[in-house]
Order: sequence, then structure tokens, then C-alpha cells
Amino acid sequence: MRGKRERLTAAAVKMLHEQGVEKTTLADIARAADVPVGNVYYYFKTKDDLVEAAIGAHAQRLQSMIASLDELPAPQDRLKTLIGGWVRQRDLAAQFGCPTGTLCSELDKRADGLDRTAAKVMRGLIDWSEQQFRSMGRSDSRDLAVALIAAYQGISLLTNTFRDPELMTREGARLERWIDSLARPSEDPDDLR
Amino acid sequence: MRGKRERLTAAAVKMLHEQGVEKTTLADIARAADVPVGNVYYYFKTKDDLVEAAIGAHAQRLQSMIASLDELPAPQDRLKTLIGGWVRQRDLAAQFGCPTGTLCSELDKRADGLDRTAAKVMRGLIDWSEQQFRSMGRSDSRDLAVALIAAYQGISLLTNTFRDPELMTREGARLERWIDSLARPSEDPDDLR
DNA sequence: GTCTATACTAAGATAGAC
DNA sequence: GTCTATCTTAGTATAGAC
Repeated sequence: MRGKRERLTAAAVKMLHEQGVEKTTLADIARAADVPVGNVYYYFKTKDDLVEAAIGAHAQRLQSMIASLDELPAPQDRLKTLIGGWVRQRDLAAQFGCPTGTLCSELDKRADGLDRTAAKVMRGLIDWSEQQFRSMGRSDSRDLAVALIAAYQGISLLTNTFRDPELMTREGARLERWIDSLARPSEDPDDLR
Repeated sequence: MRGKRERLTAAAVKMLHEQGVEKTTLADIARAADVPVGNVYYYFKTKDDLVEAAIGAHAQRLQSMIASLDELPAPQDRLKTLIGGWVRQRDLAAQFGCPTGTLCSELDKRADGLDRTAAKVMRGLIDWSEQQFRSMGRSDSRDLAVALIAAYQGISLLTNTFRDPELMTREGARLERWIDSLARPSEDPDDLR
């Protein structure tokens, strides 16, 4: 059994994704981590400190996913594998949305600096995508990266709103075709270039 | 000066967009509407009732925007004008995100029926877009409509996350080029082009 | 270092005066 | 029909026992 601090952080990641930051109480997190409520304050000075730790843990998880994608030799395969991962997670997206997106959306409504912390995670994803498009020889790599992540964030929101995982599947297929069309230019009229 | 009920509803639409549902208190709304706090309960039985009225008012505003788009003869112009509207509103999106999207995202975290009410508004937008693509003779009109609204929701989230209106401008231009690339001789018998 | 009991605060909701 | 004062609850945070 891991240390309580780790258990609390992991429980926070899960609960914040499922219920959102505002609706999740310290009691919810403590229960999920099997730690007494009042005890939370021994490990984290405030709720925001715990939220920050949760964002950090989520960022690390994303980092290691990105690292495994970097093992693939071709940038277009890295991007398509990323999209494949989104599709595999479609049921979770239908239930709770994209973890990164819901965090950014919710934390933006706050004055403190937590929103910037969440934004950094999102920026990391865009920066990595931009590198892949650049490796593919695209001079408009930034716009393409923004468009790709926007497409994912948008379809996550719709998949969640309508509780329909199929939306993610279909959009994922469309995005993979798009990546292909960027790698090997075709006459596909749906080409988003 | 309009009735207090209308003032409260209008203030709620504004505050819910700017602060989100959870962070907005009845006191916030009452202050914005210049109505005493306790008095709110004369007009709305609960906070949720007021939120529901706000969603309805927002839906009506969208409806009238859609109605004015329908005045345009060509479906691709209707879609491009819709996109132009999104770009014009870019500063608001950078500050607070898309009103419909943030509502759907936040209300989804709740068990009650308010999330379905917000989802209906989103569905209305997709349905209307689907009609436009169908009028353009596309058999894959549903997928295209979902992709368009997802692109908008996603770029709204990123524009808001990075507080950068320019992101909306660039993605809007890309989407307009995309609409142009989809244009086909229409199979709509009512289309007199 | 761990946990219980409790203080404090903010916000939703109600009772009742005018 | 309008508004003030107040009740209640829930959730963050702290003090202090063990």
C-alpha cells in the first residue's frame, strides 16, 4: 500500500476528472483514498495544494504517454497512435470528458494561478504535436497542431455532452484520414489543409 | 426598465457564462440584476430554476441568430457567416469560452436533468449545421456537422485556456477554407444557383 | 505522525414584516 | 408584491488529543 500522500493525489486525479474541481469535496477525495477527512491537512495545506498536486500527477501521466509515442519512428504514426489512444478511451470521455480539457475549462473561471498550471499541460500537448507536423515537413505546423488538439477537445466535449462514445470513434477515423492526407497529399476534397 | 424576472434571467445568463454555474452565487446574480438577494426566491423557487431559465434565454438568443442566418440563400454562406460570428466574438471567447460549451461541460458533472437541457441547445446547433451540409449535397452531412461544431468548441476552449483571441481568428479562416473546399453542385431542388 | 472533534464561513433557502 | 432578517447546511480548515 503506497503512502497516503500518493493515495490522496491519485484519488484527487480521479475525482477531479469525474466530478470536477468545484463539486469535489475533500471528504470525497479522502473517502476515495481511504484516509480520514481531517487528516488531509497533514499532507496538503489547502484544497488548492491538493488540486495542484493532482494536476502535476496528471501531467506526468501524459508525459510518459508522450514518451512512449516518441519510440515510434514516423511522426505521422506517432500522431495516429495518439488519436488511436483517444478513441480507445472513448467510454471514459463519454462519461467525464477529457481530463485536461475539463480542468482547463473549469479552472479558467478562477482568479488564482491554478488555471495557468492546467494551461501548461495543454500547451505541452500542442507543442509536441507541432514538432510532429514539423517533422513531416509542414511549415504551418503550429496551426495544424492547434487544429488537431482543438478537434480532440471539441469532440471530447460533444462525446461527453451526448454520452455517445461513437462520436469519438467517427471523428478519430476522420482525423486519421486527415493525417494521412497531410503525409501523402491526395485529392480528397475533405482535406483540411 | 424591464420586469425583475427578466432582469434576473438576463443577469444569470451573463454571470453563468463569466463565472460558471458552481461559482456563481444567487447574490452575484441578484447584484448584477439590481434586485435584493432574498427577493430572488419570489421569482424562482430554487437556484436550479433560475439556471434553467438562463439556459432557455440563451437558447432563444441562439435561435434568433440561426433564424437570421437562414435568410441567406446559399448554405455554404450560412455556415461561413456562422463562423464569421464566432471570430467576431473572439475576445469574449478568450475571456470566458463558448457559453454553450462551458454550460454543457459544467452541467454534465451533475446528476439532475439540467445537463440534458444544455445538451439540447448543443444538439440544435449540430442539427442546423447538418441541414446546411445536406443542402450542399453531402451525404456525410452528420459527420461534417459534428466535426464543425467540435472544431468550434475545441478552439473556444483553447482560445480561453491561452487567453489568445488570435487562435480563434486563425482557426476560423481555416474552417472557412474547409467549407469552400466542400462546396459541390447542390442536389437541393430549391437551390436555384 | 495520525486522527477526532470542532470552529468558521459562505451560500442556499425560508419566515414573516411591511 | 417587495424586502429584511435569519435559519440551515455543507464544506474548508484548525486545535489539540493520542
